[in-house]
Amino acid sequence: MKLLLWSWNVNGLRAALNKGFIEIIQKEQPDILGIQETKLQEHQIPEELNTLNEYLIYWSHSLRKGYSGTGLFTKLLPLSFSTGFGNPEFDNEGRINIAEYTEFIFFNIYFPNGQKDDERLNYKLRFYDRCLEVMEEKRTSGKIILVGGDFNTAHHPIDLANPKENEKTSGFLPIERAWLDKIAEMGWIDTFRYFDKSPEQYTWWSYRTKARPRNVGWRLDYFWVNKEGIEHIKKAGIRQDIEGSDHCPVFVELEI
DNA sequence: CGTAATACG
Repeated sequence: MKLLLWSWNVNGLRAALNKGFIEIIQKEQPDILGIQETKLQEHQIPEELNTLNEYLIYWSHSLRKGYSGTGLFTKLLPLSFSTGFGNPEFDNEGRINIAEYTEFIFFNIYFPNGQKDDERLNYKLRFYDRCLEVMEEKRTSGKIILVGGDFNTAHHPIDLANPKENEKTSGFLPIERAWLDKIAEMGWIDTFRYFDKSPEQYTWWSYRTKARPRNVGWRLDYFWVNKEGIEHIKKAGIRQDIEGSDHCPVFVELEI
């Protein structure tokens, strides 16, 4: 069975719905879709989503209004669904969906942005470390572990348009990049780079500078998989043709 | 500049 998994930071689901979200999902038909930055509270879940009646939908909302939030749309019934790492400080911002299936476990994560101040950068780094612990715990199950989402860090100079200028910007700091180095060393694989070594493959473009038409972007959105699972990944890619957010969707095809 | 509520990305 071949499954199509998507990750997409929608930058406000209600805004994305006004930009064709439903039509895109109906056309592309991912089997499992993780979204980030829903910016919803429980009572704000849009009714139009009922038209996507082939999906079960799970949510994790932030305690803070209009902020963060993640959602999982799935055609397959998961064995379990969780919204946290087991730590209130990481679980209260609606950043975590973990869905376990028979053959694999899917993490849909909206990693923190570290640009506001040092406290948030520190939070991002601690969130990274705790996430890796949970990834490694789940790895002991022997299942394929897929970690998708907005990681908020470009790994290598090839992963952003202006690496030199951004060496001191959160999102491309050495200490943030070092965590991606670490997971790679521990046997986790960036599925997109595994298949595609080409430059200019970005997933986010700033609205402020109208960066997208000029492709001045960053690759912040990923699917990582444990090396034991890579043989099941038949394809990985980026859908730069799809609009509706300042991020574009990324995907993998999983054969199980 | 954009989203959703006055801050954050």
